[in-house]
Amino acid sequence: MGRQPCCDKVGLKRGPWTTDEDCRLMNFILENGIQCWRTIPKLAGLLRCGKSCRLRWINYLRPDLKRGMLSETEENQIIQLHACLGNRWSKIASHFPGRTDNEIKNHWNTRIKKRLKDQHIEPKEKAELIFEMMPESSSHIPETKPKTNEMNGRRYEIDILSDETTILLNNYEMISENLDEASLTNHVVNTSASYSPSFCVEESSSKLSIEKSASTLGDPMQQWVQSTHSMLSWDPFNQLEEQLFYFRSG
DNA sequence: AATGAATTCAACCGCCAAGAG
DNA sequence: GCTCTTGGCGGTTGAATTCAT
Repeated sequence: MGRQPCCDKVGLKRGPWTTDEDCRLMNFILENGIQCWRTIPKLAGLLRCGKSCRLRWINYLRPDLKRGMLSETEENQIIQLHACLGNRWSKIASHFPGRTDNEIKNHWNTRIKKRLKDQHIEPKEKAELIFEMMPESSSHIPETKPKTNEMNGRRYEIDILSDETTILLNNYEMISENLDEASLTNHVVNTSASYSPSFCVEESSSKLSIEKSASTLGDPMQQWVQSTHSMLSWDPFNQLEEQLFYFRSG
């Protein structure tokens, strides 16, 4: 027999999340980490299904999320990546640390698509224009020697990589030099030690206060832990897969 | 100020692959 | 090898917000 169902959806709350629910979920994850989404709502005292909690965490509560509008550079990169990858939003989002697939998908559907339509340009045409204007960031199969990046003694070839990802890799290298493997693993597995004091509930206003988290940003380890989510989603094999995808579709 | 249209985006739905039993 | 759960993904919806009249 398999496992128990994720949720029966009876008596579960739906719709927008309240501040209190956000706090409960965030507190629980920061203190206990994520083992099983199905059990999280019950243990955190939430009347939500695991899927809903997962979505809320990934798209809204994750500490490493980047807020605000996407820059023009990011928008151009999205157009380029979309030309290569199609609607594989999670793959596209993996190139933008702190951005979610949902956010990029929404941005594409509501703004980029409309903007290109207004200009009577097909997305692929626009991507080609960007390729021509910015050959360095091109997603084409490189004819010359590609850019490379080294991590832990291994050298990866990179032809699509945002500047932020490069910075992230450099930070990782820098911090790796100063930490032994065991302590690093502990920080990756259990982020609660780093985060539990980073926010609290103001009982009077029921507002989430994240002021303290800003004060922790000076700590290199804190910074690194914040970026770990994005870092771990980076996969050198993605590059190969994407190149093959483009090669096949082109 | 009131109203309707357009836009945004958080959240849900349903499907799928992987893995547990 | 089959059934079922889980996590993850892309498509879609609809409430909230903004804009135009």
